[in-house]
Amino acid sequence: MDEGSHKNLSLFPAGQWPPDDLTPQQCSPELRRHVLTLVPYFQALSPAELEEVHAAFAARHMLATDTLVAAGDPAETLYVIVSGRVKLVKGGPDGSELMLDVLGPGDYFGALPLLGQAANEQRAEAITGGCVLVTTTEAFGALVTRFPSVAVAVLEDVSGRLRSAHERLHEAAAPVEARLASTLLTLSARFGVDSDEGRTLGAPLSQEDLAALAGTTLETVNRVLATWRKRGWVTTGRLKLLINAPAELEKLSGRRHTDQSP
Amino acid sequence: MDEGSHKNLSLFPAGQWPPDDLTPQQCSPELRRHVLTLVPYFQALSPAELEEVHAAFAARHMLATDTLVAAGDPAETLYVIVSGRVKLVKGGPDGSELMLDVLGPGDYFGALPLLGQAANEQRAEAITGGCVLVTTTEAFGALVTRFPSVAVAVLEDVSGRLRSAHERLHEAAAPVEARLASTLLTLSARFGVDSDEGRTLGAPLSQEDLAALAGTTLETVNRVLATWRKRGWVTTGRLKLLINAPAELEKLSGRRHTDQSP
DNA sequence: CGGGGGATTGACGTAGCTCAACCCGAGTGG
DNA sequence: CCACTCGGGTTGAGCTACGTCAATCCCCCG
Repeated sequence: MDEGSHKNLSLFPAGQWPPDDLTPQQCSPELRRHVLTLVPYFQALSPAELEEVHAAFAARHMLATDTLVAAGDPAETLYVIVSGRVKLVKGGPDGSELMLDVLGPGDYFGALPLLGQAANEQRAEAITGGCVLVTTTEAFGALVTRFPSVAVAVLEDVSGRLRSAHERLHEAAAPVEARLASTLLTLSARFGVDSDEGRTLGAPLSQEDLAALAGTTLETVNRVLATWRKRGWVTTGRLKLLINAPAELEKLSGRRHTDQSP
Repeated sequence: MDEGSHKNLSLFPAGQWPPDDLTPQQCSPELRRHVLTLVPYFQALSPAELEEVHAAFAARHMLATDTLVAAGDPAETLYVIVSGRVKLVKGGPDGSELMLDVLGPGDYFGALPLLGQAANEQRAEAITGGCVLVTTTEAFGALVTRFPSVAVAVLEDVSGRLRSAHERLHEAAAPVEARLASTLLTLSARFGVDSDEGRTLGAPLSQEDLAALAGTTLETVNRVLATWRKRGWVTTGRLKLLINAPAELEKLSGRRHTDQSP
């Protein structure tokens, strides 16, 4: 699963983030700087250095469903999200699509310049409108060699993603219910906001999206959600989902579903 | 799957490597140096610098089934394999075990010092006897900051592993036959040697091991192997397996098993 | 020669994928 | 303002790939 994927990035305790549903065009210089401050890559830099970093980035707006990076694109750019949600999708030759991750403000994606990969093999698509910062491989490469702390931060990040991938790999063997529970919990932990009725996922995902994330089919997702709904654990709506009983999902995500006592 | 996992590490085209079945104790200083030369991390260093690196490592012998790193061990050491095979296993709380990788000469494992993880969450166990080089987190950290090229190499490596993990993640949805085929092909590509009867896997793995690698059960592995054996695609034996028809497995690994013509 | 890890096979049950309707609410264009 | 449409959600029925349980056999090693 995704847990801890970029735990270091989840410096955005949901609520405390500016109007997330801000108009796509909202991307003031101040906000841009603020976001860069919070990106772990640049955490250790001085204000002056940060300014240098800031200069290397250009802002770009996006609308929901925009494809920011197409599979196979040359790996020339690095994106940092200022606002909005982006999904990373990996498509197989057989047409099957697996969603690797959902990203939010402060997360970055695109070819990591140092990673030596010539082309992106994942697709990045906007889930909501928003704003991203863009820079080129060369510019970012320059930053990295200039500031060693950045290199270390990048490494830590990638290794974190690796661990989370291993985690998910292991979890792939678990029953669907467990995987879906994990998926929901992870999403809500990273992006969700608490309301009086429950905790949201913090991203407008369809059940099909959830299926792609959990590695199953939308029908199965629906059925599972249906039973959970009946039990009052979740509330579902169009592109919306509320978690009412996190504890129950937690139980499911970890150990096999036993229903009755042992 | 594993493909390309450490493609950069597969600088050991199977045969050209010294007696792989050398006595565990074989770990001459020359061999140790040679191995370090080939480890991508240190590829860009001058002979003098390499000597420095060499000094930082200590040699250690291992026997089959030795546990080199136990899950939960503090992440204090980095290992580089000189000879022999090592498996990386990730165990779940529920007892299930997933094999993440099989490693050979030139591969390294253990806590990557820079990765900021406090403890190893994977177990490393020797599959065969052999020899490894060991160093501490601090010593390796020093090397890294001293030689930037090492940092970059580490990053490239980790990112390669990440990509391969994503690949496997995606493949997890494929039918068992495909996964097993991939597993065998990957192993044989990395370690296998060609004989007149076929290509070996290059590591003495039980069908249970293969199951852990492919994410299935040993019974299923056996059944699949049985049908392949009947078709003459593979030859199986105790802790041994020969691939006779790589092309057929290749087909299976990619696209759905159709049996009859379309 | 006995013991045990590994390999093999059969029987059986089921989670979850596939195919196939059908419903509903939100845009949208006339 | 209404009809149309389409993405998203919901449900049912059937089928099968695989996991599980359970024997049995075989070879290697002490």
